[in-house]
Amino acid sequence: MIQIDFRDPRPIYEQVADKFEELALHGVLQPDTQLPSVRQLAMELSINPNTIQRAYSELERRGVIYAAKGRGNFISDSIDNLRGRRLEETGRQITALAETARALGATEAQLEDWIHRKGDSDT
Amino acid sequence: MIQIDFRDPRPIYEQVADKFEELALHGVLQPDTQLPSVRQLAMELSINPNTIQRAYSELERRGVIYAAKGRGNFISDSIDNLRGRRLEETGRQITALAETARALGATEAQLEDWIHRKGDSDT
Amino acid sequence: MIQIDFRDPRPIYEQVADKFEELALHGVLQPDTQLPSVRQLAMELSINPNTIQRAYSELERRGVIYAAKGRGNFISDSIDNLRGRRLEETGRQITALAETARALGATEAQLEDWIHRKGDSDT
Amino acid sequence: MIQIDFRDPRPIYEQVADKFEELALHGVLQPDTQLPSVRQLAMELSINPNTIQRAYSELERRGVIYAAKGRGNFISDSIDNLRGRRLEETGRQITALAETARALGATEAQLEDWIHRKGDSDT
DNA sequence: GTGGTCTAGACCACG
DNA sequence: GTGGTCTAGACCACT
Repeated sequence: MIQIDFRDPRPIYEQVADKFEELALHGVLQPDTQLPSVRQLAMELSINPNTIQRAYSELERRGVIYAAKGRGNFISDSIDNLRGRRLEETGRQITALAETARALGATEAQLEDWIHRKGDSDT
Repeated sequence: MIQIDFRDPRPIYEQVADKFEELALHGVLQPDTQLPSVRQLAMELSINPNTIQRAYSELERRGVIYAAKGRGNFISDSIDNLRGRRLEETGRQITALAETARALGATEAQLEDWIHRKGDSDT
Repeated sequence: MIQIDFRDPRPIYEQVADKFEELALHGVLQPDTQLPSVRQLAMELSINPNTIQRAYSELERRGVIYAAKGRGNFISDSIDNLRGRRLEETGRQITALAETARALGATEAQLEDWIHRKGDSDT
Repeated sequence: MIQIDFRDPRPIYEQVADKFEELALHGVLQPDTQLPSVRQLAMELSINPNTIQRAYSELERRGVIYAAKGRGNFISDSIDNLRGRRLEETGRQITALAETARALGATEAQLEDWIHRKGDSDT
């Protein structure tokens, strides 16, 4: 379910947190679904429980999950609101990158192409 | 010409390097233009010469400038090629973000809107 | 009578204890009223009897109920005194928060407004 | 400058973070003031550097400070905005407590008294 | 020197 | 068994 890439420059805890957030935002993990326990996931991934703990703390801070002491961690009910906010944020990033591209000489046609292109591995 | 923001969380050498790269890519600094010497710029900005040295090394690594031992640092002649590569890279980022946005439920119309919107501070 | 919210980050025993205390302080449960037995309530709520036992211990500690061995748990006769003490405590908290607010720049008029405002969801 | 109370039920990192936030919000620490380094403060307080690190991370998350790698931690420039938000939050807490107090039988006169009373140690 | 990340292992509260 | 906190000590990137 979770894969760690040790060549990824991001800290491990962030990779784990981002992956769970993605699964939750895309609807793969539904609200109130229980996440694997800190210790269990640490064993599966062969990393320190503290690192998983930090990933889960980060997810709680972002509002992706909620933690109940002694019971476990669960996907938040308000995950849909979060999806809307993330979408707005992505939109702002696209607008900013489009401006940068224009400053580098991109045409409107090129922008249109990029936005509708499927994610080909080459190019 | 160069302004350092000590409240910027980026390392100082990166702020300096990014600023020079931007000036070069946008045509403000033309090929073969000489950059200020390490010592002089360090004095102007009141920071450690090692930090400027690192910024220049970074720019050389990126292909933005070339160093002529004993004579100084100059904007690279192949800066136009670099602009092309930066543009491709920005395009790939836009394509990737567009995919993310679709996965979060964005419509094609929304994407069109974002790509053509001017960088309004709100929204 | 008692509802458990598994999404509430508070421990379950605390949710149960707080709910009973509220009912007692607001006069819904009168002195000497018998509480449901540990086993029965545990069954109703589908949770571990140990958790209910802990909630009742907590209530006894707070002076909300008294336990009669072999006969059950009952609302304390001195519940009115408790109400008075809780009220004093709340008063102290309000006074402390008012001081904090002043330190942050609140005016006396603002304090008056807050204290008399109905609990609107917004603002 | 910072005092730790080991009888305080709050985690140490939270005590440290709260204290710095208070100093910043009350204007004792001005924007761009440098905080003591992680290691130095850890030594002064005789606690583990990681605990201080966590306190500083928490402060950065709250927007009270900003961290610059290799340079140190500094009070944020936008601390004034934060003060406004904290004030609103305090107002909501007061309103909520006032409602609780009314439910326990408090009169409007009593509420007025509490809100204007100076923080006497007794009562 | 600075902050940021990770591991290892301990202790506590909750169920 | 669960999550939350703390300590100890290591390594890395940045100045």
